[in-house]
Amino acid sequence: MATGRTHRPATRSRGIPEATVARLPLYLRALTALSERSVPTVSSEELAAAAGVNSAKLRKDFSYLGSYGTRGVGYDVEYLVYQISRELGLTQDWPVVIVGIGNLGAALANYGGFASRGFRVAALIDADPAMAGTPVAGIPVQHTDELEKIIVDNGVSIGVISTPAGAAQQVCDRLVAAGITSILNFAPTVLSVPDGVDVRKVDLSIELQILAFHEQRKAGEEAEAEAAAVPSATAALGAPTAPGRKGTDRKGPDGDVPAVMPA
Amino acid sequence: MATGRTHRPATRSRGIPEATVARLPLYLRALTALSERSVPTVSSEELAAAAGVNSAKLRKDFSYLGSYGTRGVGYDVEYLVYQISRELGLTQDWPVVIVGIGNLGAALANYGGFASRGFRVAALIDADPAMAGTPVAGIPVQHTDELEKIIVDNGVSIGVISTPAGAAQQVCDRLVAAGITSILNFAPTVLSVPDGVDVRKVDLSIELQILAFHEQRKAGEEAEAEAAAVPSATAALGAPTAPGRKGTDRKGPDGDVPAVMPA
DNA sequence: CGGTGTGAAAACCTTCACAGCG
DNA sequence: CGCTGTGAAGGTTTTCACACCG
Repeated sequence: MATGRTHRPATRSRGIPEATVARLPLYLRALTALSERSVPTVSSEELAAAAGVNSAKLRKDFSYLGSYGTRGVGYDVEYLVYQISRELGLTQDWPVVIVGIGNLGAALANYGGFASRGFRVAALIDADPAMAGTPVAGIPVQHTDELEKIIVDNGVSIGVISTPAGAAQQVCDRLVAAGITSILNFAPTVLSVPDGVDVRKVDLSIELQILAFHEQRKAGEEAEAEAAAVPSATAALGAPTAPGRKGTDRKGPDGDVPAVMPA
Repeated sequence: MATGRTHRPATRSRGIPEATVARLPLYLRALTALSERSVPTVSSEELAAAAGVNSAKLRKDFSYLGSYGTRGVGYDVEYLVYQISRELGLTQDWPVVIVGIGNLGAALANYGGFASRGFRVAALIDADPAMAGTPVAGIPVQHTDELEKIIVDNGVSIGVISTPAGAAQQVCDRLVAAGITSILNFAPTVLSVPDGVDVRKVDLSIELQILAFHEQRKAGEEAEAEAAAVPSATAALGAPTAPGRKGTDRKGPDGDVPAVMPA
């Protein structure tokens, strides 16, 4: 199995900062909406509002692409749509395979925004032989055995993994071996891939945990020191699995003593 | 409708940097796996590898939580699991509602990692009256009319939006009005929410577009100047919708002339 | 000795504020 | 005059490298 680099090492591709690249799709979406309403030009202020960023950031982002605006006026919507599309590589068509056609895979296959912008679902692949042939979103599911052939035959370079966590690395290895160089991973695992392969991760439970962190903070904002009150008293509650705490000086910020363990 | 702040203003909650918070769930997952294999301690090097980051970063991250390691040895797995869980607020139970039970909503409802870590699906809500009562993942779907009541009755503070884009803002407004203060948005729209409400976004098509950008870059790495070859020649291909290009000096990096437009 | 914890340096990203152009 | 484009300042994140401790 492939055991190479793990994280993308801040690719920092030709001049355009990664943070900017990550926002271009946002701008593009906002611009597309304007385009559909036949709005001819837009100011950085307006566009920034539509994309949910501030205008200074937007202008700086665009400055990496070139000087595409007109002072005193703003940006030509159609022209910008084209420039950003080109920069993102959306002027060509990207065949994509989705591996793992459970609930999530089916959702992805049905996702409209998929086809609309340069991406085309070339194949759906699942390990369950019973699914083979069943159409999902109008595309018949194929068996994992065909994986390599499908990728080579269709010249696919982008793969989406929506399998259970346990299968993800194995699928990933096969995708990479077959020539895939970009992977979008929905399985809750860290994938390890060789150099030159990009992995992006979408992870529901991580997002929720980040929200929980902020949520907790909001709740405890005014009710500050409370858990840190009487250590021995709270300790009586248990600490089910909390283990070898040496009796040393932990300088953890507050409530050092376990109360409830989740899993 | 709620028309307040748009983006979260870098909440920067009590000392712990946002970037660190975003990685804690990763560490937690790796630690949980170690815990299940009854590994008692782990070094920053090992844990970092399992989480897909480098060890310096991991140590710095942990240093914000406190001094929970032992020099020359490493970190006590169980103890760290507890500390991180507590920091993330996972020692309490978070009821969550999912609004929009299409393919994606169903996938989310069925997602196992959901329940395992402090999160509990309190209700599934959909606008389609025909779905009301149908169980998904063992939970009966309720109609949107009940939204406010469900949230208040269950003390829900986290909402997941998996509706079509068109419905998202409206649903968001109702969630917020009913008391929700954290939202995970799967709809491809920028949500506008009042101050104090956190929004996180998961967007398939944005992720794909970022991958496409890097993919394109890889492809064009050696075949550099080529599109920038003969401007007038390539222009003959078309430029379907590319609009009012004044004949001014655009200083775009390369290939300034449209060839194919996607949408 | 081995590995954590952390100042200091470097890289990166955002925001400011204003020159300059249409 | 209005708005872009951008140096410069400010902030955050990552990386380095090593003191220090078990």
